[in-house]
Amino acid sequence: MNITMEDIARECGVTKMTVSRVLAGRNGVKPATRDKIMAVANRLNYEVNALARNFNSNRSGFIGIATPFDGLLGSTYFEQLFMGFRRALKDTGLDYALFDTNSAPFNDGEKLRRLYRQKRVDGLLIIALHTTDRFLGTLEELRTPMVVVGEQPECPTVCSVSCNDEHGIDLACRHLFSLGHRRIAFVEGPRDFATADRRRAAYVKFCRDHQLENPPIYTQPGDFTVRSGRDAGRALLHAKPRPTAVVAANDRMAFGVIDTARELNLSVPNDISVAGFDDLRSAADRHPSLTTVHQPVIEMGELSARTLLESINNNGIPSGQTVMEVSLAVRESTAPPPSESASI
Amino acid sequence: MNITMEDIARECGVTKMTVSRVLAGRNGVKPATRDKIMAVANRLNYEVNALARNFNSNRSGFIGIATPFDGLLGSTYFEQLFMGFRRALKDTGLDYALFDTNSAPFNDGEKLRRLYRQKRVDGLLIIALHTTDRFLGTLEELRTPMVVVGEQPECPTVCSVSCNDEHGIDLACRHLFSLGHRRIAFVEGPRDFATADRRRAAYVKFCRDHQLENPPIYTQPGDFTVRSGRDAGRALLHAKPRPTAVVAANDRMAFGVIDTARELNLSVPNDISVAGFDDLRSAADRHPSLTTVHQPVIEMGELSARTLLESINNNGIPSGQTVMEVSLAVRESTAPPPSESASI
DNA sequence: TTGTAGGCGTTATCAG
DNA sequence: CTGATAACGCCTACAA
Repeated sequence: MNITMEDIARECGVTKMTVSRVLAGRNGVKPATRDKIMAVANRLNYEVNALARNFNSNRSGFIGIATPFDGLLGSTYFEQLFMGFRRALKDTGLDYALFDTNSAPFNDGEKLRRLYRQKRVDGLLIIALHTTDRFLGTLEELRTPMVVVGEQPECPTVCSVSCNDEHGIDLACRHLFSLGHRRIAFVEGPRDFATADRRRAAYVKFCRDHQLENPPIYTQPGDFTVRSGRDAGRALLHAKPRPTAVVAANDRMAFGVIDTARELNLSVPNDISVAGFDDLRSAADRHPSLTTVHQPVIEMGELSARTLLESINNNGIPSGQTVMEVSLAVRESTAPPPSESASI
Repeated sequence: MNITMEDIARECGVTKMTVSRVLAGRNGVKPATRDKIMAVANRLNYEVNALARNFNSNRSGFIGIATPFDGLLGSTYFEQLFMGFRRALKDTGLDYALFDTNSAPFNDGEKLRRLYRQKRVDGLLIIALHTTDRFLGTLEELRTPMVVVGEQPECPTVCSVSCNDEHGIDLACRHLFSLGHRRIAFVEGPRDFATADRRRAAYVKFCRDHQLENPPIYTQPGDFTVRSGRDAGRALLHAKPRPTAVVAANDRMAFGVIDTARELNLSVPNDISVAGFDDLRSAADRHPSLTTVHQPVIEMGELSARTLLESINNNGIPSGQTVMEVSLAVRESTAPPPSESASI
């Protein structure tokens, strides 16, 4: 039913070995033989059997991408990481296999270990943002070609590419401080994201270093959604004294804060400045455009995939933890505080 | 280096055949033998070689998901479709392989044909929204287990699951009409999306059926981005007479129109009503929340994956074109037109 | 209950 | 330049 090299060989009066040589693009075959084989292969509509080829080469030809499906799959962050992966992996013939780190078998590290040991994938890119992902603790023992993206595992032997969250928040706070803001509030990310933890810690540190004695209400909980940003915004804009600036741990929550300000007829940035983190596409598109911390997400994706690829090609295990630098995109949503606020 | 069944067999003093039986979970093996084999397998940390198993079973264990990476990956639409896929495919042991329909080999249909013929995937879910995707024309000839999602190919033998765009726009227009609106404008989607074409056609038909003689400026081009919605909004809100309602071919453009209204200090919905299409998560979260057409995206995903799965299990080719119904989520962004407008 | 034989489609090795 | 042979790891079919 399926055309094999054997079929072509019979038709051409050679052995399948010669056919293999031709179809694998090696030289050392007489041009006439090669042409004949190619012609027959085309005529019979031959396609290699990837299963047989993989079995033989002991490679699956798939790069596994492990990520929490709920929440990340539809995010700009994921799309951009993937863009980076593609840059690194195009022309390699490798395809992408997707795995959900939220599914049960992942949390005890089983699935991850098996994916590679069963030869289901040739390497793994792990998009891990939760500190609570138990499987991160199990990565160390697996001698598996893999790179953790977006998070820096505690074990230094696990290869990772992440970005400097602390510095990003620091940049945003400094920017507001230098504009004259002293009452700077913060909207936190969810408790179980390491990234969110670091952003909050950086805000706390900034306040301490600059002797900003903010009331506790200036730190509002959030969960990275627009809705939680709106809730936080409502609390902050009714606080006395009202903060003159808000830093949100991500852009979506910053959007929520801006929405709330609008509802209360407060102008952003004239009455209150708002800064975010992530630099989503919509951050530049909105009105007012959002001052926000830009992560080099595409570059992170590219670097991690390239690192993985090299280690696969060398039959080795990647190593090294890279922390990429972030930058501040200053836009319309931040300005000096309203003058009367200085007197409050 | 890698533990095989042979290793376990030697250790247990049986043949690899018996080991195979045990590890494949079949019965007909003496409990004592089974226990011993299991014990040794665990001790040696055995994992099946998926490549060998796949080669033997002639199945890759992957479901291919073909989609344009740029634009769809990272969209709520994609995330929700995937949620549906998972519902249908969980507990099947099948994994997901991702392929970019925007990459060169796709456009002549080559890649798609090969993916299956090379046994790289066991079936294909094709997320196709562009009419210009040339490969859609080639689907017919491939006797391949695949389902097209989100689009209805012209060839009726190609299995597909899509939704009723026309009815959605009709619902939105009727809703506005029944509120008293007569000057209803429209923001189009990109020219090469079949979905966008159908939505525009439905608007045109509605206007004709209800004798709404709108000036050409009431139909504004767009490309499904917030930015294009803003541009369209600017044109519409300066039009004389100004429309009292705007239907956008998707939510993101509706958001853009609302942004523009805000800039011009027009109230939504008091001065102008706005409706969208897609029911993104943020449609319900924003202020004002957006009246929009809800597509059952998760259900579309689930149905398409279930259909594919069945045909794979039966070694058959799926067939049938399903068009799912949409509904209108009425929210805050639509209201009766301002009273003075009736007199203009 | 267990073993033997053979095949799946490709590629590596070595001989001619 | 081409062929013969074997190997990859698992599974099916049949035999004992």
